[in-house]
Amino acid sequence: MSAGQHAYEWPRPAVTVDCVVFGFGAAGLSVLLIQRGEAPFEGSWALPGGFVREDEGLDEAARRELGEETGLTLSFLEQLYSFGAPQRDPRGRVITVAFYALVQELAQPPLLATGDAAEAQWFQETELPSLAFDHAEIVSVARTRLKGKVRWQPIGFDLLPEHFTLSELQRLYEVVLERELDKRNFRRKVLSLEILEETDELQRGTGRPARLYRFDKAAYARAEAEGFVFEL
Amino acid sequence: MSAGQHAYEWPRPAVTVDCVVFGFGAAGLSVLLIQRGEAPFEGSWALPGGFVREDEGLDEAARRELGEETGLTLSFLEQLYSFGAPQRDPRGRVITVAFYALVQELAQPPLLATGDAAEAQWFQETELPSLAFDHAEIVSVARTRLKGKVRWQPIGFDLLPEHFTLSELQRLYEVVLERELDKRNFRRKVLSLEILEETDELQRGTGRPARLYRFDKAAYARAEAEGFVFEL
DNA sequence: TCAAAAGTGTTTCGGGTACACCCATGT
DNA sequence: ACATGGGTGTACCCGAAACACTTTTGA
Repeated sequence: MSAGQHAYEWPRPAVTVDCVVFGFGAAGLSVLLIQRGEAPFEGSWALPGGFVREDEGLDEAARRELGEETGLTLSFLEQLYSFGAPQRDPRGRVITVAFYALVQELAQPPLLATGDAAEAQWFQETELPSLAFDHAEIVSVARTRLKGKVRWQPIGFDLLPEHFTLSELQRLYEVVLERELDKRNFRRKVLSLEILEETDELQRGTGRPARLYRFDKAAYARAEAEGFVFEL
Repeated sequence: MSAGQHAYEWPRPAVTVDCVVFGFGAAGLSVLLIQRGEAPFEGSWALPGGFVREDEGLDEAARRELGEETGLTLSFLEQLYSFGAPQRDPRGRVITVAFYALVQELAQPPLLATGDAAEAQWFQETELPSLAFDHAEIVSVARTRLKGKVRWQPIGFDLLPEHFTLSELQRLYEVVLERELDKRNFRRKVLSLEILEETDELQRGTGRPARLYRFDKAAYARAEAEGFVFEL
């Protein structure tokens, strides 16, 4: 059962939420970190997060803390795993429910709010500093989950701007999956899913302009309801 | 971060672990439930579980509670998801970290130990009673996870006895995946993985005797290390 | 000899993969 | 004109799926 009769006689660990926020840009995949303003690990980089309040659900707490510390708008948030090794926090028993989240524009400069966060900053996944607590492990679990999930659910679009080129989408998948993909096969496969809508806009840069596409959420929802599985 | 400087000023929810234990037998897939001996939900069926102690990890707590309440030997245990809706427990804020587990022999009669459990009993998944708290939802999440995971990891063997026939294995997959499988294709596929060892034993019953096989854990570990993916 | 479950091959089809050249633009 | 990235079609191969009869035992 969930609780005995004398619930209040039991030792009560503190419960926090921590969040691994991924962003994607020219430099590849990035993770948002905040610099701790207080002991322990003062000055160290850590995941944004904080205590769960008495009257809020876990997802709710994750969103609130993230909003307070960074002001970011999330396009995806999912519970990841709970970490509760007895000594993971030097101050005492702290169990954390970890989440991972995706943002569409890594551009938006993160704001600061609570006293806990001295600064917030994006780090490329290949250049992460050493992290407080067991946060390095949490990031690693999140990265693995993202890699596993991106092939079965259309969450890759939550890392791209509203309009994107097929080349951008392909590069995203190459970075997340850590392998190269064939251009022609990738495009054929993606378009055959019929969940992208072609816009009439072009993106200009060096070389031939590229067509911009949009993820058609409604078409995806319809297809999914009919038993369609994403898979890429 | 995981905790602020004034950790002990924060409200502290109680933290429990709850466990969905699956067994497989002639009647199909079953779940182990215990009957609550105390309020709230006294007399109701619920998942085995209990409070996390100050000095133990989450997995450890799940194993301990399960051992205390049922005496079962688990062949597989994995963290499932954490449930923390503010009102999920009428006594106050209780966050539970749910696990799911598999046992090889559904035969072993579960023992009882703690005062919380008045009785323990296997229920077929198709005939579950209504459950205390949000445990019905937890079971549902566990069932979905099992269905999803059994195709990519060789956890099906954790639901079968040490030695089993290919027909038993097939029926297990049919039950878990909720669809029929072709006998010849299934056998070919399973044997082609080269992770089963043929024993020299036969299982007699009505009809032609069936060859018994064993899951070759070492062969699987070797293959996995070389990048082999299970998939069935 | 009958009932019941075990065991066994071949063909077809679709999707995955490999692969090279032309196109549209900016400089 | 050249450099840069965008865009396109075909052939092959392998694994998935469909499908029916023989074998071995107990009753």
